[in-house]
Amino acid sequence: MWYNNDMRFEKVYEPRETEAEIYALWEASGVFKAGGRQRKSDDGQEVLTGENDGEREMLAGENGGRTVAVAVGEKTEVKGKKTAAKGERKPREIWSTVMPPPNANGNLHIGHGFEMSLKDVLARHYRLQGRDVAYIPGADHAGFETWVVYERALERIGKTRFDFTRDELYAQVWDFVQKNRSNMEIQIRQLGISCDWSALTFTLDPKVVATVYETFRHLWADGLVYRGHKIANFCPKHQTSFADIEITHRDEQGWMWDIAYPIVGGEASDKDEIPREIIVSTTRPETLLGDTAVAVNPKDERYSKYIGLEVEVPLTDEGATQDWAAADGKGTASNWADGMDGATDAVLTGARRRIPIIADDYVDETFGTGAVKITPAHDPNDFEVGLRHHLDEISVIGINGKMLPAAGERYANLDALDARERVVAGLEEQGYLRGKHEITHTVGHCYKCDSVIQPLLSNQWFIKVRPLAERAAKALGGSLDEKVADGDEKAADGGEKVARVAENGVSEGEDGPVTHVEGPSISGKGEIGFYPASKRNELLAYYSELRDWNISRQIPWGIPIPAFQNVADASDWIFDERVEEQFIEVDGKKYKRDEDTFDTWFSSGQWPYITTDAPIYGSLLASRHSSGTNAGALAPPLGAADASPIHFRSALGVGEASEGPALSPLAKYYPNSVMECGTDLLRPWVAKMIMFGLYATGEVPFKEVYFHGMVQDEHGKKMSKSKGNVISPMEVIAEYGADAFRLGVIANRSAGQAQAFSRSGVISGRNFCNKLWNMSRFVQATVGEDYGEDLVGADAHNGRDDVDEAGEREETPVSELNLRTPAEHWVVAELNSAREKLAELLAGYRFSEAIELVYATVWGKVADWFIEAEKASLRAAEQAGDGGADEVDAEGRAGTGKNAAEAEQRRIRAILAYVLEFCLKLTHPLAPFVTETIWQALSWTDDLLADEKWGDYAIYDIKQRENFAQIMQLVEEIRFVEANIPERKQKDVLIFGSDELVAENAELIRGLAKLEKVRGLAEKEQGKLAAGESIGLRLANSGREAWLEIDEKTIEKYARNLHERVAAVKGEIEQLERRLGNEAYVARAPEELVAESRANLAEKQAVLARLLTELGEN
RNA sequence: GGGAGCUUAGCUCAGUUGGCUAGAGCGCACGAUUCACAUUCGUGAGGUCAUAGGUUCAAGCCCUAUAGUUCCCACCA
Repeated sequence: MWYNNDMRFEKVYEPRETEAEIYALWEASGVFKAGGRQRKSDDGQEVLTGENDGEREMLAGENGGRTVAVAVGEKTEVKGKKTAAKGERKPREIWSTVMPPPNANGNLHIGHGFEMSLKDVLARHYRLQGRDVAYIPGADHAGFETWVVYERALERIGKTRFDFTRDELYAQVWDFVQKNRSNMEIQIRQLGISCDWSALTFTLDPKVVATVYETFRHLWADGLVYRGHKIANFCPKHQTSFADIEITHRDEQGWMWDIAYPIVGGEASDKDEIPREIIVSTTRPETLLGDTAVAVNPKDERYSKYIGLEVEVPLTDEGATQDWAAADGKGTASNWADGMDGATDAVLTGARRRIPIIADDYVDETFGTGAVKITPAHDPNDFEVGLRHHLDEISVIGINGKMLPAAGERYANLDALDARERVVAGLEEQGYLRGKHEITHTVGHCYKCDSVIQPLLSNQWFIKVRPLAERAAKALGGSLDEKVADGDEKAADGGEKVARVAENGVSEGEDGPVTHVEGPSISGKGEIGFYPASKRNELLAYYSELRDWNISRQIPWGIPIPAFQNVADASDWIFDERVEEQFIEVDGKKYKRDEDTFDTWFSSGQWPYITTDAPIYGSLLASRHSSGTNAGALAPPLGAADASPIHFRSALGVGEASEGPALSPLAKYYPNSVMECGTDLLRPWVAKMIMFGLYATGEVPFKEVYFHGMVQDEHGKKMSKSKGNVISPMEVIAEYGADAFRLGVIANRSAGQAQAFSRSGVISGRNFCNKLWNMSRFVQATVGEDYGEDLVGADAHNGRDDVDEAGEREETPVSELNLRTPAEHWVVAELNSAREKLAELLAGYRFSEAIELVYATVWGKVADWFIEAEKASLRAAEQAGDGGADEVDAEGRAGTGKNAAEAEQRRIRAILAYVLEFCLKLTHPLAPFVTETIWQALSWTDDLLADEKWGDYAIYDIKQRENFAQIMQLVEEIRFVEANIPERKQKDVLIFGSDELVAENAELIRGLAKLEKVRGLAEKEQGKLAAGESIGLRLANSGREAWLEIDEKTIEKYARNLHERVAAVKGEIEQLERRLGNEAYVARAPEELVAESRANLAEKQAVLARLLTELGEN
């Protein structure tokens, strides 16, 4: 016992009393550090423990003095790997993962708890397996989320963001976050997460900022970042733009109005020749103030004669200000966005605006009236139409959702919705309103405050994602056109769509050089394994549809965009990292800082290589290791015009990159072994990490991705604050313990499947912990406080390796484990198999089955059978020691007399200890706290369970294992019979004939089946049998020569059950006969399957014969 | 408008590439119990695997259609 407090075994496991202490123990020991705990070796060098574990030679040879050549279990053979010579250290296999950084100043929700638990199961499992494990935690500045919280706090004290400069705000939020960030980190510890705290990365750490700038610079130089003038999604409340993916769309009831636009000259002309007006339909009448065309479909015969005519836009003569055309689009004093800079050079007419009727394929002739008003500044489609037809762009709504001066005096500064009412009223008054229909349409909302999203024309930083997505798709073993090439009946449709996206990507971007990034050729399913596999296709589809990504946000809390604009020339932008300066001078020209910050996903999308300090762009990033948030201008400023091209290079080898700063010890953990996160992060995060990983390092950021499904509330509804149905993982932990939470939330779930949180699952987990606890309590009590070398002998130690002060490994062979009873051989077989199976399940991320396996093994096998069996063995040994009860004597194997009996008890204790340790190791990844607590409380264990490795597989005897299986079958039959005899209160007596197995294990069977006595045939009974008379109930199903001493009257009651059994067995026989009678089956099914069927049939027929004999029917 | 998933015991769900008698937890019924554990032990009931076709020696699993349901994506004004 390494941990020396007075942790005792109370009757019930109380997680609350020990969890915090246990975590502190782990953390202090350094076991969670990447690569494990450091220890000094002989030569004074730091060495890692656990090297070469799991690869040691399978030990064959003696088992308890008997040859075990035949006793090597089928499972154990698998493990016969050759070991490296002692002292020779091979590099351990690496297993690594990074945590999706939770909001630094928030609380963990149940999804975090789930995700971290899954990763922790894997991390602990692979540590036990002897791998070099790194689990790197993170904390997110959560740009927008935190900003929303902070802005609300400002609101409460009557301030707004406009009362401060950006730098002031940044400093304030920084303090705010620091003050609150401990919560989340405490909660991760409460969950028992075994992450390397020394590697914790905060998303605003200098190395993050430096890496992000480096990427931005490369993207810029490669022509993949541009200043885009186009429609972006704005939340009027938060006054920032969003990426497409951040918008929540919802079907809503709304109105569509039909509005008549009078045709210029229409009144004066002949009605048949020139129409008087054209009617358009719209759901947003207020945008009419920014209309610059009316469009119809060129094929629409109804309107063919309208094309080329001009219409007047109603209401546009109502007090339009003289300066609307020059307005910069900023509806407020906001200094956050340069929003609509250079918005338009439309000409003010002074009167009603006249706009053309144009023809464009975009218009759907079947929708509405077939004529559409075109507002390029406030609708993405209209914007594209505007580009094609060189239309003016008139912004009439500002980023605060209020009407701009350009909308005219009557409307300026009104909320868009109020303006809508006024416009509709005006149209009605003046007779332009021709109809109003209720319709259901999709409306975009802010995912945070639910405000209606305004599409506004503005200038933002965009990333040209097409080349990045192409490369990512390739790494997935697909391509962006795959969906189209699949060629289903919708191909034409889809193809068009994809083509249009591609066109947009090019036409909207600046015409800078696009470096075509080439990846290695990939075949098959690609370089990343997906769990569930369907997510790969989903991601490919997303990449195909992906449009250029707006990465600028108009909030101060985030990584400042390192770009400056020439105050004299709006088109001149340079890259510079001196973001703490508002103005800088370069080449005698004055540049002003861009006030925007990066989208959080722009930085977190680079998470795997940031956190591991992996070399990027072919070299180590020197600045990542310097101090200070903003590292200064390392690179020469890159003007958009004279960008010195930096072409993508694939990552260099470590050796080549090692000049300058030393390679971080974490770098070997990139790419990560696995990324595990919720399905909701597929698009915003996983998609980006793959794109950036390939771009920056030339490698995929992780080899596998596991998506867990969303955890819903107990009624299967999505958890949300507004619904008030959020379940806090911390509350669950407080009530049931962290292990129970983990078990409960992981059990009964499969990859990617959304599912309700189940309290009963948590309860079941808690019960399991308590079971394990009590098992341990029994074993500890049995083994005793004086367990030590004199009792067990160094040999009987369980193969766990010990490290002495010098760091040398002393391996004790498990082959010394002295198995004797059938139960012992059987349990070793079961444990070996469970260990093997667990590794397989976890390698396939089959967490739920892993829990079932561990429950079934520890509870269903070890506790229910093995421990009960060993109790019987102990009893027998005690009785032998007392010199009595030779009836259940161990037949000389354990010898006779006091000394032999004591030796036998010691032997059993050693095995109990071994089995318990095995169970603890098996369970530890799933339930770390209770297993470690037990480990610490046991009198004979050393050090930390969290730092244990698996030892060799113990060897067992197949015959003995089989014997126990037969004993189990017999015991089960006895229990069944007794449970099915109504009102039978007394304990039964089992009589056996010439049945060696039963004779040898009489006490065992008596104990397991809770019998009064187990005895051989009396002479009288032999006579009865010879005479064909009944001596009791024959246990026919197990086929043994054994009877329960039950009178005939009771047997008759039981006979009914026997008849049922006969029917069941007959049915099975019939089915098997039918199958084997089928020639096609015999001919085509695999041979072993057919053989199995035959064997099965023979067995069933034997059972049937016995049953019939018992019933006297045969 | 498009896409994906789901439908298996009373409830919540597992069920890898088709293979024998479809599993777990909770719940339920009956029985037990001072000797590790009532957060326990033993036994049991409960399923035409949504429906209809098809492929196959063999289908919960593969294919087609239908119904119900959930989620995601999308610029029909």
